[in-house]
Order: sequence, then C-alpha cells, then structure tokens
Amino acid sequence: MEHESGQPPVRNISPVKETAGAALRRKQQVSMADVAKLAGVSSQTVSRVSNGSPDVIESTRRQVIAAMNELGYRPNSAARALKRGSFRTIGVITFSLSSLGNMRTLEAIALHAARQDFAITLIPVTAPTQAGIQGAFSRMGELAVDAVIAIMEVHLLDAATVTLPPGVKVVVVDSDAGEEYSVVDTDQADGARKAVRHLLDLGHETVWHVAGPEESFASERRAAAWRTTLADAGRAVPPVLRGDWSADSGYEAGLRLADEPGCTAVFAANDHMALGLLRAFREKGKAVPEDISLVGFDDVPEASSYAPPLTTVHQNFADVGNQCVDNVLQQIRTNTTKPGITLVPTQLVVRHSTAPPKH
Amino acid sequence: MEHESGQPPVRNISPVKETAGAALRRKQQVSMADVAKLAGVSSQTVSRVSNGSPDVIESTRRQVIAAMNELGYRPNSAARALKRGSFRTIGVITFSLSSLGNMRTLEAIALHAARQDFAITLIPVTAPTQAGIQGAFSRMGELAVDAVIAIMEVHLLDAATVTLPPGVKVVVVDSDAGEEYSVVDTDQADGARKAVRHLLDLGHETVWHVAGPEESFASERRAAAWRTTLADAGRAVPPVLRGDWSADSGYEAGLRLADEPGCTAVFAANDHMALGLLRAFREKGKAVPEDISLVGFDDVPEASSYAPPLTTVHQNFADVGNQCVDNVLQQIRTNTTKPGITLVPTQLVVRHSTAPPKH
DNA sequence: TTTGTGTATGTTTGCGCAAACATGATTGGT
DNA sequence: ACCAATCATGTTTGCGCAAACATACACAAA
Repeated sequence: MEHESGQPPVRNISPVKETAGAALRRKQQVSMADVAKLAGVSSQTVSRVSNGSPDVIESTRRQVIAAMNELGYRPNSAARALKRGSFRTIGVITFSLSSLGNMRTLEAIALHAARQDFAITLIPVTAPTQAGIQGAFSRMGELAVDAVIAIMEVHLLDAATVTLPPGVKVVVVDSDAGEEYSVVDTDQADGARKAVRHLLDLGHETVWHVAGPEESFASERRAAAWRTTLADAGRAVPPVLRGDWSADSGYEAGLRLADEPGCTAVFAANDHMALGLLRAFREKGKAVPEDISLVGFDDVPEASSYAPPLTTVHQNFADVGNQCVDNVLQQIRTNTTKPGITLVPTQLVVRHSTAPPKH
Repeated sequence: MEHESGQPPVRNISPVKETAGAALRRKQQVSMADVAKLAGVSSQTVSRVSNGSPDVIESTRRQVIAAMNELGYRPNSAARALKRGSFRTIGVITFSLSSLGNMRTLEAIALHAARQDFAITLIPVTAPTQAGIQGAFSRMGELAVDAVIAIMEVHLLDAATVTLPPGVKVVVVDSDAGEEYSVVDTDQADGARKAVRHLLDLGHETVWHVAGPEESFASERRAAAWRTTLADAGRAVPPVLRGDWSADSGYEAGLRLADEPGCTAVFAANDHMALGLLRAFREKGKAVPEDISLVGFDDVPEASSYAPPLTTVHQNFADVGNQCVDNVLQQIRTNTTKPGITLVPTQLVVRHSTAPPKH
C-alpha cells in the first residue's frame, strides 16, 4: 500500500482507532439493539435469529441477517454466558506442555472441542505442587468453564483438596484417580506388555528396562507391566534403570547397560530415552540390533529415522484427546459424573532395532 | 428419572435438561449478594473487597473475606467481563500444534500470560485456508478475547480479509505482515547466516541446503539467508532441495545429496530433516562429519543424542512467546496498535556433525 | 459550636442477552 | 360470521457485577 508523503502513517494503521479507543471498554460495539434498530425489529427477534429459533418468518430473518452483516454484529459471549450460565468452554489444566504426548493430546482436545463448538481455555501449572494445581483449579472456577480436563503425569491430583464449583466436570489424563474421576489414558500396561513379549518372542532370555521418573504414572505402569510380563514368562527381572524421559538420561542409562554382560534386550519407557540409549550403545561399540535389541515407547515421528529405525509402541494421542472431550461433553450434557478409566489401545511398530539374540 | 402420573407430560420431555440446565446456570451459585448478606454488608462492598479496593476498612474486609471463604465464593467472570468489557483473556490461533516450535511458543505464551493473570483461549485452525483462518478469527470475535496471537507459518494471513472486532489487538508469529501487524519471530535470517558461515569458516567450498516447504515463511527466510550468505562470500549457490520438515523428507533429500559428488556441507532447515539426512548418509556410507558436515536448525532437545550429535541453530521459543505476550499486553494497556517486527536472536550450537572438509 | 473535608459504606443503574410473558395478527372450524 | 387456536413478534425482566452517584458519619479547623 503506497502512501504519498503527508499522510500520517498512523492513519495507515487503523483509521478505526478513534472508534476503537472508545471501544476498549465495550469492544463489542455492535449490540443486538443496534441490529434490531437497523432491521426494524425488536432485539428479541434478533436474539431469536441469532440462536436459530424456528419461530422467525423467513423474510424477517433475512432482514435481520442483512442488518447483522452490515453492522458486523457478533454476539457478546460474556452476556450470553452470564445469561445462560455456560461458556461453552472446556478448561485444560496441564503441567509442562513440552512433553510430546501432552502436546499431541492437547491438540486433539482443541480440535475435537472446536468441532463441537467448544473453546479451550488453557491454564498451565508452573510447579507440580499441590498449591500450583489448587491454584489452577481455582482459576478455572473463576473462569466459569463448563468442564475441566487435567493433563498431568503426576500424583498430585488429590481429591480431598481439589474443590471445583459444583457442576463442573473433570476428566483426568494419566492418573489412578479412576475411582473418583473420569480417567482417560493410553493403555500403558498393554503397550509395555507388547514390547516385552516382542523381545521375548524373538528369543531373548530377559529384557532390561529403562524407566521414566517415579512420579509419572505412565512410567510406573509401564515398569509394572514389564515386570509382570517377565515374571509371567518365568524370566529373571533385572534391576530397573531410571531416566527422566530425556535423551540425555537415556544416554547415561545406555552407558551402564552397555557394560552389562548379559544384556541383549532393552525396553525403554519412551523413544527419546531410546535415542539416548542408541547413542550410548554406538559409542560403546554395541551394535543394535545385532548385540542389543531395543524397543521404545511413543512412536515419535522421527523414530523411523533413528539409527537404526526404532521398534516402538505407538501411542494414539489423538484418540486420547478425543475421548477426553467426548467424555466431558457427555458429562455436561447429562449432568452426571462418570468415574472410571477409559483405556486407549497401543500398537507395536516393528522396525529395525530388534532382532533375535546372536549366540 | 421416574414420574408419578399427574405430572404434565411436558415435564417429562426434559427432566434431565432441566436439571442440567439449572446446574449449569447456577454453577456459580454463590453470588456477591449471598456473601454480602452473610457478611452483613452491601454487595458493593463485597465487590470492593473482591477487587482489592483500598477504601474498605480492615475489619469489614475481614468479615467479607470470611464470608467469601465460608460460602466458597468465586467471582463470576462472565458478569465481570460483561461489565468491564474485558475477559483478561488472550486468544491464540494456531495451525498445527504438532510442530515443536509452535508448541514451545504456545507453552511460553500460556505461562507468561498466566503470570500477568491472563488466560489463554486456544483456537486451532484445522485447514490452512483463508476460510479456516477467517473462521478462527471470527470465533475469537465472539469469544470476546482482548487480543489475539496468531501462530502460523503460512502466508494466509491476508489483512484484507481478516476483520477483528475493533479494539482487539493482534500479534503474529512468523509472517511478513509487519507493516500492518505486530510480528514477533525468531531471527531466521541471522540464524541461517550463522549456520552457513560456520560451514564456510570450516573451509567448505559451498553449502547445500535442504529447505522446508515453500508455504513457510520461516523456511523461505532461512533459504534466502543461506543464498545471500553464499553469494556474499562469492560462492556457488547449489540448487535447493526441499522437504516438508519431517525426518522422512530429510531422508529422501539425503539420499540424493549423498550421490552429489561435490557436496561436503549441508544446512538443513530443521533438526528433524537433519536427522533424516543423517540416516540417509549413514546408509549411503557417507560419514558425518568426515565426508559431509551437517548443520540443523531448532536445537531440539534430542539433537545432542543424534549420531553424531548435531551442530544446529538454537531457537529461543520461550523468548518468542514471552515477547508475544508482552507486546500484546502493551497494546491492550495503551490501546494502540504497534506494527513492526520483533526479532529474537538465535545461537549456533556446535556439536559433532561439522568439521573441516577432507579435500 | 458550626462548617468543611474526607472516608467508609450503601443505592441505583445498566452492561448484552434470552427466558418468560404479553400482544397482535392470521388462520380454520363451525 | 364468530371464536379459538396458532403463530410471529414485542415487552419486561434479571443474570452478577462494578461504575457512578448518594449518604452517613468522623474528625479537624474555624
């Protein structure tokens, strides 16, 4: 857009600014009344059109819609919410978005909620403390969300201390609070079982495990399933190594594992740690899968490009998110709570990091 | 729900609806009036306490707070927003959360906004079309957010077609709309320049480039900077290979590059593609960095565990997010728009994927 | 004492919307 | 032709909060 000199550049930016100035307070400057006046009807009729009431004759409806378009009318959701008591909003409380799984889940939640015309309000919990979570829930209460989905890996959701406004529904991802809340989660145990069985079926005598942090339910469930799968097969259960999900922690575990003489198969609790293990094995001169087989968990998009491409357990984060939304929406609709756990299945994806043991 | 006879049938049609409706409506059951009654003051005084007005005597304040606690009072943000015209909410429009950078940026935005007591409303754009973005902005208008941050890599933000309610401020991440909007972005050009200069300084004759998709501004900026850096140094500019950010696309590019005789140095537009390149080179028997040096972009946490650990350009997503929030909040406070581009610097992180050429 | 000044609190009002109720117009049946 | 039933539309009201204004009371200065 060219400008001759003499035009104050600010005009360029927003000639609307004066109006906008006054509009800061009531940014929604066009109200139903304005539309009503222009259309020559009552504001209630505008409301009816706005809500798709069938009791409006076609000609009137068209007039109103024309007036709406002309004025650029947008219903004010604050007023709407005040009147109806519902924001059509789901609050999502999450601790650390940086984990891939949480992000994916969040994305699915946002997408699925949008499909049902619900918005997402995001409240991050800075510190995984009771106080932090408490505060988040408290904020949610103020925000008058209709429901809350908590995405947390930590044990911190203590029912006794969480007080939501009555009528607000909760779904929790990854927790063992199934007795009191709706819980949706990946079927961690089955995924871990598949990973271990795969290695056992390949002929490995036993399987070592690099677990995630103890505070994580996901980690604990995977570790427990690994243990019982080995036990059920009558195999020895080696000591657990523990990482913090990061590739670096996997690397450290790998350094130790590489020196473990009998170790021919490892199940890492996630792909990133598996990547670290791969690096450690490489540096220690252990070939994967020839010397050591390795299975990860998550199936990150890059797993197929690892060296070698990683056999791993695929998690369906999109499904988890969708289930959360469906669950919470159903609770809203029926005004019931629905404790219980919904498990989303996993798939074992076999690539090139696993093979039968050499000897 | 059972009904004895005698109930008019209309009650029957939606017994659930009534309860659900009622519950939603009174979800925020405790109002200022209730607190006021219990505390023996007027509701206005409750409002004053609630907003921290200094004009309330200490004893009164304590009474009111006691009453609030007893009743579990939470201010109703719908009413508050209706009255004040502000939700203390920032809308974030994002296309595809699955990219690491977007996620990180979003996380920083959410965290930083929370610090200033703003909530985040998330609207995902399903399809990167004008209509999709239009719809998202339109929804934002209805949601009466105070400002919007658009996180998009695509050229789709066409000023002409985006109409926000006046008074709503916009900040855009990764776009060239700096003339009309506030734009905050990583300093892509400088980052790319650093990557190329690093390789040139190592003694490489020229640097090949695996770019991201054409629709991405980030990709185009990195490619342009790569080109001019080479040109400025008087080097030949090899043809660009193009991927789609994924490791798989990097792999394909790597397969071709490995057969390119004079290719001793490659700059990949992101780390995931670099990972794919690494795999391709490995399969083709090209050693990194002995035969080919490789630099990525992003510095994903796993980059240090790649084989070999990847030299890459670190992006400061947290800073980008923080700048976005600061920017938008300032616009809200001063009620001005503030076109212009804010660039967040990058850092070159040298690991083991680069070395002087063998010649 | 009176008057003034400030300070703590109460009262009124309206934000924009939609439920509830009221009205007026149009039908159809007899 | 009349009344009733239906339908389209208008009017009133209040959601919960906080700005604006009103009041009442305390204390200082005259």
